[in-house]
Amino acid sequence: MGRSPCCDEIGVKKGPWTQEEDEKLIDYINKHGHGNWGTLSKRAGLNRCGKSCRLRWTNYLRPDIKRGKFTDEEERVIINLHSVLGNKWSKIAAHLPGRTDNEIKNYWNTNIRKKLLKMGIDPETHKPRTDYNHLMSLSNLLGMSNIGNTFSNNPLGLQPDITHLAKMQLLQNMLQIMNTNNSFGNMGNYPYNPLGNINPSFNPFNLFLNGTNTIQTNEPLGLSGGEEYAMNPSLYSYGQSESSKQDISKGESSLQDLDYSKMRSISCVNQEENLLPALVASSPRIGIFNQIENDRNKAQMSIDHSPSNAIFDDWEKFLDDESSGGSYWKELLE
DNA sequence: AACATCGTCAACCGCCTCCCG
DNA sequence: CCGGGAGGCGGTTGACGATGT
Repeated sequence: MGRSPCCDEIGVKKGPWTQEEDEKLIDYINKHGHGNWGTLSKRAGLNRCGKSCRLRWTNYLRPDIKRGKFTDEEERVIINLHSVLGNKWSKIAAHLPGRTDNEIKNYWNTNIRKKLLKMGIDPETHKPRTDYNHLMSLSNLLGMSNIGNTFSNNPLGLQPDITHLAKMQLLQNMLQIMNTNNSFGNMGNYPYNPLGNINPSFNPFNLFLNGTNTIQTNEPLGLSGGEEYAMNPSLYSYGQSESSKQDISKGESSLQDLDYSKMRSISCVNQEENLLPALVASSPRIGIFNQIENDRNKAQMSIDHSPSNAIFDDWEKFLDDESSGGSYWKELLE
């Protein structure tokens, strides 16, 4: 039994299209429209199955196809729509004029997916990857072992390596942030708001937290929900009015409970409110911590030029540094 | 220069949904 | 209501160029 393939006719051509075939297809559709793809193939003098013709037309030959690299804006829209819709490539493509579902799917799989993985985000769920969860145990480890004393009690009487100490300080700060930044909804865990604008309180370390994501839904939403929110700039601004916030909350969107106004400076506040004992003097900041802080500032300064890449690259750069040979964190985690 | 590996993307496969008789 | 055909969609493959060794 089984279902017979649609293109099992003997002699039906498969594989890459030739220029001649393309011209025949374009010529026929320009004159007659596509109508029934099955009959089109024969009428246009193409020895191809209808599906193949349709695919070739919709994914490549259509005159309104936009070719070339995806822009930062397009990339942000894809990520945000994907967080709402999942792998509904055709729905996502509907919001990106000139882009095909196939192209978006390919771009996701070859670019965005890897970027998110690199950031420790599961690209399927937009939640933190579970294999990072063990990082949380470090919090306890730090508290129990009092690493600062370990250094000062060095039996060899050596001065603790200053870079090492700085890294430990960084780790401690990470953990502080992780322990305190989960009170404002998880958009603080995400580099972009649904519009694709930089979320000012995005902190990658939040990604190690509880893993919930208010954007994530089990069911794909209609345009009245996350999609509308994601696509309509008038519904979003960091300094939005109370009335506009109300408008948003009236919708049935899973995004309705987000209050971005709370997110703006919470990282800084929490870091100051809930400090663990410092492992090294907090001022002046030194070593890698200072470098990362500087990098982050640079990234912030460059937001005007390339908002998405600034944040992505900043975080990626950090992870790259640490994942290349002799990773400090890798050693620590192992 | 030769070979291996990686990245990209067009195209195919097969399942699902919709529509029509 | 049911069955079959066509179109739509998402997952996957494989060719090919780029890059690394």
